Amino acid sequence: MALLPRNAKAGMEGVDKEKMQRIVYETSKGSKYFENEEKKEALLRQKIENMRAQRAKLSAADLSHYQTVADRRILELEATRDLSRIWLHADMDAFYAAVETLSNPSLKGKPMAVGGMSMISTANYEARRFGVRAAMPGFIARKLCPELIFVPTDFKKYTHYSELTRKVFEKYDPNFMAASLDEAYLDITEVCKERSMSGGEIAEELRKCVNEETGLTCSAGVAPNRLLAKVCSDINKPNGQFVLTNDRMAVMTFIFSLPIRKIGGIGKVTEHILRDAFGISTCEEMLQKGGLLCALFSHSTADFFLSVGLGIGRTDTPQVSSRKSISSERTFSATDDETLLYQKLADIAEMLCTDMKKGGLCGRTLTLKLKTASFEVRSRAVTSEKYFSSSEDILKYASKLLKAELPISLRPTLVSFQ
DNA sequence: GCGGATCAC
DNA sequence: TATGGTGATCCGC
Ligand SMILES: Nc1ccn([C@H]2C[C@H](O)[C@@H](COP(=O)(O)OP(=O)(O)OP(=O)(O)O)O2)c(=O)n1
Ligand SMILES: [Mg+2]
Repeated sequence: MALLPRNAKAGMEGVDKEKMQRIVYETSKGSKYFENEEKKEALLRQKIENMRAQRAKLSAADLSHYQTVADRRILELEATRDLSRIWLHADMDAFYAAVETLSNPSLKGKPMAVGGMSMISTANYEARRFGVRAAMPGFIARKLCPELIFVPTDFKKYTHYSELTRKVFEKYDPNFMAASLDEAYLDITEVCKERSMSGGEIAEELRKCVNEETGLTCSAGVAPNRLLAKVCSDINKPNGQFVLTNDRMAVMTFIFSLPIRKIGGIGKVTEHILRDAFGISTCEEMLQKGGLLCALFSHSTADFFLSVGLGIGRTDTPQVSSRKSISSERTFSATDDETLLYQKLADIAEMLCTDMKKGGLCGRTLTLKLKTASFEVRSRAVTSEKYFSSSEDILKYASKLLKAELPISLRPTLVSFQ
């Protein structure tokens, strides 16, 4: 029993990954979307070339100087290491898909995705075996998995179940930080102490409780800080957990072999840059090449990279801050009909205004976001003296911005606010 | 303050 | 036929 693969991401034996890749490629190739992606990739390669050139320009004296800077910074960061707190990151498994399966149990065991032919939000683990992923267009997913079942998104349902999970989280940390509908960070230091339980024991109990209250499963990571807890929750997904003890050696051993892409905040582009311009693929290499990072990146970025190499992350509980912007955007099929464009703009302005009313919000910087027929994204902003919120005012400013861009063939528009 | 990019979910 | 929506942050002007 215990020998069955628990991790569907790892449990991919007997799956032809190359064939999957080929299907995705063949289906995308030649599309406007794909052409834009290729253009972005070319730009990225150029950016990497520039960084390599800058790197090559560093003199021996520069290198030794920045090595000193990095060494000093590493010591300073090390001095801030806090191993006194226990953080838990909880992450629901295939969240939207799991909720949909609860309301329709006949979906159980069948490959299923939430979304439509244009885009899917997530897929259950059965579908993931076929290579179906979040943020993949449905028509490609169907080529990977012809029997894939599509279920439309229903945010109300997900919000409801999210609230149920949060009632459980609250019991373990009244100040827990919700990271999204399906993720939360909990400082379980106090509850561990009060109940004389280990982080792992609390995680087992919390996951059981979430399951009893919702019928859903989740995974958990327990670690001395949030950055590490997040990495840990992914390790034994789905329906599993992983504990990293509050011990410096344990942290260093864990982080050193870790691919940098596993770290929150390091995405596809950063991974590519660090690998191709600096030969950095693991967190240990972040430290080893600290001098280069200090020479070529800003203070704050270099600091972030170095703390990743040390496995240092936030352990405080920040104040819940109010939102900084609100936005509404829609994608529609490309058109150069100006009347139609203004009509769409008016609709979006109306939606934005409705949302702002709900929150009693006003803004003074309005940003119009445009996506051209070739998937290029542009934004144009204005800031007014006064704060405003009426759909008329929003439309007035947005129309002015749109007018300056005409004539243009647009897929979509957005309006956002600060 | 603006515009482009990146990232997460 | 068809490649999302929302919010945040950073960099280099
Ligand atoms: N690009 C994305 C990624 C995710 N989501 C939504 C659907 C997911 O169900 C939910 C949670 O995201 P996760 O990354 O946690 O993914 P899942 O919970 O679906 O799967 P798992 O956490 O088991 O990997 O957010 C989305 O709309 N668009
Ligand atoms: Mg999840």
